[in-house]
Amino acid sequence: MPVTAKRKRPAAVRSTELSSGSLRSIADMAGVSAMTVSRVLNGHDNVAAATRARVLRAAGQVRYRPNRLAKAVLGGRSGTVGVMISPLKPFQSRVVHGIHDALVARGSLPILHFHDVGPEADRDTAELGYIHRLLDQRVDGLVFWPSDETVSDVYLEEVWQRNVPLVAVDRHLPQTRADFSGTDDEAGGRLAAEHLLALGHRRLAHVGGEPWVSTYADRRTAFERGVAAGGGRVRTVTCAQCDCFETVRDLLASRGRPTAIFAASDLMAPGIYAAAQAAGIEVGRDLAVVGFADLAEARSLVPGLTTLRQNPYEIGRQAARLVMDRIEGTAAARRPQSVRLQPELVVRESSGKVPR
Amino acid sequence: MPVTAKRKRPAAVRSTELSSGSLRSIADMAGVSAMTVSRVLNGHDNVAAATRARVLRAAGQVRYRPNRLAKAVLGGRSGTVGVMISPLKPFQSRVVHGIHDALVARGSLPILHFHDVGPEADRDTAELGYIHRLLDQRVDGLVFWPSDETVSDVYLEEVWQRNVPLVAVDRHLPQTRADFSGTDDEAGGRLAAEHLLALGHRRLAHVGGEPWVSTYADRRTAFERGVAAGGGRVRTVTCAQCDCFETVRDLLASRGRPTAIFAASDLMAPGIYAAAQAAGIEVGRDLAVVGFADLAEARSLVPGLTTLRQNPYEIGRQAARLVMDRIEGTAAARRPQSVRLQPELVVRESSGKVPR
DNA sequence: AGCCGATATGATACGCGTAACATACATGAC
DNA sequence: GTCATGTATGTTACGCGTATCATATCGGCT
Repeated sequence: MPVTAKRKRPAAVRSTELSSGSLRSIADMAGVSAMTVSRVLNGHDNVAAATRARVLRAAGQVRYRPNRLAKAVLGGRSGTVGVMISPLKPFQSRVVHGIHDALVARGSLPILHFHDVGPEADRDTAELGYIHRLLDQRVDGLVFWPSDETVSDVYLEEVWQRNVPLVAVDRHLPQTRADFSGTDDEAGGRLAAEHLLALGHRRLAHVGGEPWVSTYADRRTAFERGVAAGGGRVRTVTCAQCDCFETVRDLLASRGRPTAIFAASDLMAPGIYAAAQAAGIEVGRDLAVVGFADLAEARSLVPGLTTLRQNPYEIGRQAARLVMDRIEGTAAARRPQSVRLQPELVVRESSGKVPR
Repeated sequence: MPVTAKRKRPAAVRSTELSSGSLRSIADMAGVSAMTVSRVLNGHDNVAAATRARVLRAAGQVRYRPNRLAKAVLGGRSGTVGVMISPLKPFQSRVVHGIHDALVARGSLPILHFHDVGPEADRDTAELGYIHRLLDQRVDGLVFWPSDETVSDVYLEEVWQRNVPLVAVDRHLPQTRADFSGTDDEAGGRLAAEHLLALGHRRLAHVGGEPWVSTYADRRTAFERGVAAGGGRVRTVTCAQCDCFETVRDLLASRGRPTAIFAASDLMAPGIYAAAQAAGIEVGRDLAVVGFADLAEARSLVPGLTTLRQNPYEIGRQAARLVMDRIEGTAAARRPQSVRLQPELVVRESSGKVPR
């Protein structure tokens, strides 16, 4: 029966000596079993010193590297976290940077997936597909920046089913089990209101973003409330991010026009500046403008834009912390956690006293 | 012997019915073997239509999703590509965007790893560690933006040993087996020379970056050659990216000062503008300035900066294409491939005729 | 000498999906 | 009927690292 003798050949034939750097090859080299090698490399203490030394020497010689995939198949962690986010504008980039650093610090790596690859048409289906793709990769967790269209969490069902922890970044997911990391948008709206009221403004306006995006909704609500509480009045208009020239032009042409505008995003500031200029109104003197985010894209505006500074890097870091806490099972509570980072009011020249 | 009957129990106990969504569970459901399920789901044609239907129904019911890790352990592809790059400035972000899109289009996903996480001290060791980390994840390939310190490719040894294809982005790796995707920097240097010569300049200067970075070296060499060929003269100084104010101030204070400066990067332009202003020299009239990259960071300079526009998205896309060609074995040649994208001269107000 | 317990190591099975081979059954040619 | 061919399916083994249990060896105690 020479059959049995053939058992180990194939592997040995394929790679004569370095033999793919598996545990088994080290075991053969050191004259021990694979199990013992595993024990040594994982620092278990029930191995004789002499054996340990032999194994370590062998492992060094073949430059052994563990196979995280194999570990993960056994039910362990894959060492990856899926990050779904929109293509990287500077703000998102810093968030990703924060996510990355916090993940790496805890032994994990981000698998990146943007959520607008294809045409708009089948956005939802596509996004579901991307989540599937990440789950197929057996990511240990997900960090998810909800896109504008992500209203419900029906297509996160599979995520819950598999018990893959998920953290929403920057925007809330409605009625969800997900953790959250982002700016305290309500505090931001409140700060904007207080700032403008303190400058003496009473006729205010808010240029809001898409109302179904939680960030914009929160900023708006808190701002309106804050102004009302301080005895002012707000007129709110909404428009798509960068495209508010006409809306603001109309606003500024109306009777009893506002003396101050709080915009849901810095990205609207250029449009507001342009509309003001077109109407012969000088920003900072005749009209106060406050933005949100302190984006690099708006740094070069003249006059300098008063805004609420966010900390995207920290948002990312906290998101990764939350997801890793869940993955490692060290999460404080079972209930969804929220990290809300305080925005900082940065006063520049765009917000002056009420004109008199 | 009731022992045999116990074989399948443990799995069944843990997850009563949905049973982890493995191939086996579908097999049980459809009353076939796991192999048959595998065949159906991979579209092999040697399965009876009725069986196929049964299997597909069962797979749909448990919402089956394949396990890419298991596939990869068997020696298949893991479906991931490691991307090592420095933290995302706008330029790098667009590169990553391109990489991502091209990878996704071909069924792979990027695992992101930045290369400056820790302190400078043990940069090399750290970077080697990061490569290990990506290899542990069994990435099918690597896309690598060489950092400033990455001079030799000794620590890519393990990459070659494992036959993991590697593409260098933006910068060349010296004496390497890697593919390359980036801008044709020599063409850029040449274009800058031709442009300035055509404007009548003969006393030129080059503000170069670190000479060991291939991009900077290539731009410099080609520029110097181009100027010499056109009968001009170049004085070259080098300095760290954003920090060239003093160097340029000295340059502009020297006898026979240049009438035109070609900078290795747009990021130097602010320093050059400032130095010119400090010396009472007006950029665009008394001094022509040409940058490189057409970075967003330099878009707001006044006067507008003449520069060589790069296409970071396409650089990324091509890098991913190269690595996927290798992974799929469809690479045209065994020898290293290079993609050199042509930069485009964008003329703005910073480069005027030679002053007379 | 006999036995307990600790220590060190090996053997086996697992989980996953799949390649390679084995088997079952049907069909056709003669 | 018999054999060759084909089609549909099952079995086994693989690759990896590890959990679990089994075994071997040794020291100490009575």
